[in-house]
Amino acid sequence: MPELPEVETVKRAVSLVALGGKVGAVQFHREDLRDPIPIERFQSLVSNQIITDVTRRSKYMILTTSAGHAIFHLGMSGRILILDSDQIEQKHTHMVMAIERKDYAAKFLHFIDPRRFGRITCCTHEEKNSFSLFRDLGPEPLEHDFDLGKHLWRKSRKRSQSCKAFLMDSRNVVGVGNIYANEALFRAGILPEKAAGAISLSRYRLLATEIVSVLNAAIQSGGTTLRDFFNALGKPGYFAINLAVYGRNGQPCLVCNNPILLQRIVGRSTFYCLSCQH
DNA sequence: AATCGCGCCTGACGGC
DNA sequence: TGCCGTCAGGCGCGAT
Repeated sequence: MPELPEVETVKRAVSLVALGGKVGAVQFHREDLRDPIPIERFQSLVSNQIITDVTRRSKYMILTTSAGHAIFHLGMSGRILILDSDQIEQKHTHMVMAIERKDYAAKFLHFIDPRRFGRITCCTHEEKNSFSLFRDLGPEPLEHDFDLGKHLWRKSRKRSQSCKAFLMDSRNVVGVGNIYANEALFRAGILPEKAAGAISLSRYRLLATEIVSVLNAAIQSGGTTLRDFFNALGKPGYFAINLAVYGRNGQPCLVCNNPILLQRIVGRSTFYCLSCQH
């Protein structure tokens, strides 16, 4: 499910009900997802605390309390639903967090993840800056206070790997997963297999612009719907209809009508147009 | 140091 | 109908 736009969409929905609320009971129905869940620590840093902030870093959603941070990652198949009941209605619900508010009845944040590639963890305020999950992350593409194109260009010098692999490496820039890497490279007219180190500054500037615009467009339309994405209130997003290349192999390029091609690059399906991308 | 392949899981889908 | 192979939006580890 989730790339940055989907996590951002979930974060905004969670923020509406969680910000200023108080965490009540947190029930875990598994002790591990991708990694063991530090349940006792989670209970002490998060349960019975007021939620002072709901943020996103890379593809992690973070609930902040005065004691620390609850950290969620949705992996490939994770979802967060905000429901009126703590009753489990999904086969793979691994955690239910009560959120109590003064102004209306409690809501329940359900964490669901069939493949269990996601994570639930936590850390204190002191730990956050050096926390292993965050330590090596690159910049946020949607923060406007730096030159993303120049950053990518500088980081990619002497790199032989494909520009698509480079783009999807969160140490270089966060939040660009397989769908939006394909889309951004198409919009920028760059061949995904081209070596990252062989691309000019001006083309990286264009690529940066397209990354930002495709991510913003996706957020705008509430996240991509593929098989199973629903935002936190259970409404489907509608962005998938706007994808220009992802999943369109064999179909005509929307710009030039030549067929969209499919190739594997570093193990991921890569869709591109040979006449539009160089 | 940089790069790549693989494995972690379940579920959906298509071919036979 | 069911069985089997393949594929899936992410990421971290180990081998080279």
